[in-house]
Amino acid sequence: MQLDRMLEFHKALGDVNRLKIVMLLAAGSLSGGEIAEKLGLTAATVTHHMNVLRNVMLVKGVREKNTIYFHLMEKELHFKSQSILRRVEQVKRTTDGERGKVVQNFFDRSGRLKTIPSQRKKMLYVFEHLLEGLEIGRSYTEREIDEYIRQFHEDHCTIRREFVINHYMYRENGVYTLNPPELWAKIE
Amino acid sequence: MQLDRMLEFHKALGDVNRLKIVMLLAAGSLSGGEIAEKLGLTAATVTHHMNVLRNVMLVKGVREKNTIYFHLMEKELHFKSQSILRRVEQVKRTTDGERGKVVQNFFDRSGRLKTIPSQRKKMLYVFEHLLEGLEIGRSYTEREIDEYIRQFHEDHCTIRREFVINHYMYRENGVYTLNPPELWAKIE
DNA sequence: AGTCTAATTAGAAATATATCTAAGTAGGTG
DNA sequence: CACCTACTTAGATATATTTCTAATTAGACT
Repeated sequence: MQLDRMLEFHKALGDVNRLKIVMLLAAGSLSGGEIAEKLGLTAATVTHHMNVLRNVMLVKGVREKNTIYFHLMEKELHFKSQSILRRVEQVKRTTDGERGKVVQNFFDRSGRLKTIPSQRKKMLYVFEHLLEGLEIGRSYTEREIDEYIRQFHEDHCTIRREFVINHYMYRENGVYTLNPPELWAKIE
Repeated sequence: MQLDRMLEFHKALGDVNRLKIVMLLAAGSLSGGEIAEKLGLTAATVTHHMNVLRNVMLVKGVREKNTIYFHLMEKELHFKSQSILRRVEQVKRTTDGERGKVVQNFFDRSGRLKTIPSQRKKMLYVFEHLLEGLEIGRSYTEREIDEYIRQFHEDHCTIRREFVINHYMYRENGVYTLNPPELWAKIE
């Protein structure tokens, strides 16, 4: 997740009433009017907050007759609340000394991969660097993966195959999913 | 974690520069001056942001000669970023139908426990309700636990013992620690 | 179409936050 | 002690955000 999505997420939860709304919705869906009543706010204010929460995909409104029921999107909450941890881990990975050097050696100034390292450890460092532009847990078509890889190197076939071999992603009827770092090949 | 600590946490991360600071510190400790330089802010502004981050215990400053190096407190970040998830789970637990009824039946309007249920399932519901005022992962002395329980019921000995028996907490030379929900006794 | 309900939009007022400059402080060093 | 560096505090200003009222819209029902 890029920095400004993360920012919007934390801003969205950085308001008492929105935090309360999330908790209310965790107990079950509610209409705008009900939320307004429980929090002692006007409908307009609730609309404002729901817009903020909707923008970061934490809630979804479903119309039923005249009234709109808001649901908490738990999966999204789960994903986004951990984003900062994933990001911190990623920063740590890319800044520990040896790795940084390898990445510098194998990528040129425009960010393209010069050659695929033959030494396993270096190769994995390079792969993990490549992976950083993809989203963990998301699914991609083979086309998307190949296009993505080709930004960095011509030989997308080899690299895509190595991604799977080393458990960076897994493939199921033509769909590729980026695994969480726990499953990745261990370096060393 | 209570609502307003959670609020302060998300507010702290709800600012671009503070988010950037967290990422910079993930790559290694930096002094105030270095942070100011990297972000193009004045020292005063950095002090302001560091105060906010310190208040929610996300960073710690260590003085070395004349300069203060700031460190990211990763454990705290880890704990706090998941708080909202834990809270949502807790809300869900206390509002699923049967549990709610049991809690209503066994607690009076002022919130005290009328009797300890003899039926195991109901008893566990009641215990989990009691536990909600304590912090998961924190350590408490026996005195603290007893005082806490006595808010709800005279027989703190029985209840404290049952807390341990059912893996809600664990005891080690007189110190009690609240376990995470995964370890709790399974209901049903 | 007319009317009702529930939600939204626009815009104003109040509040909170980020940022700066300037002055101050704490600790280290000659 | 005088001076330097690095950080902090105080106070001003600019910017963002929350909240409201009043007007508007979208859809359901007669």
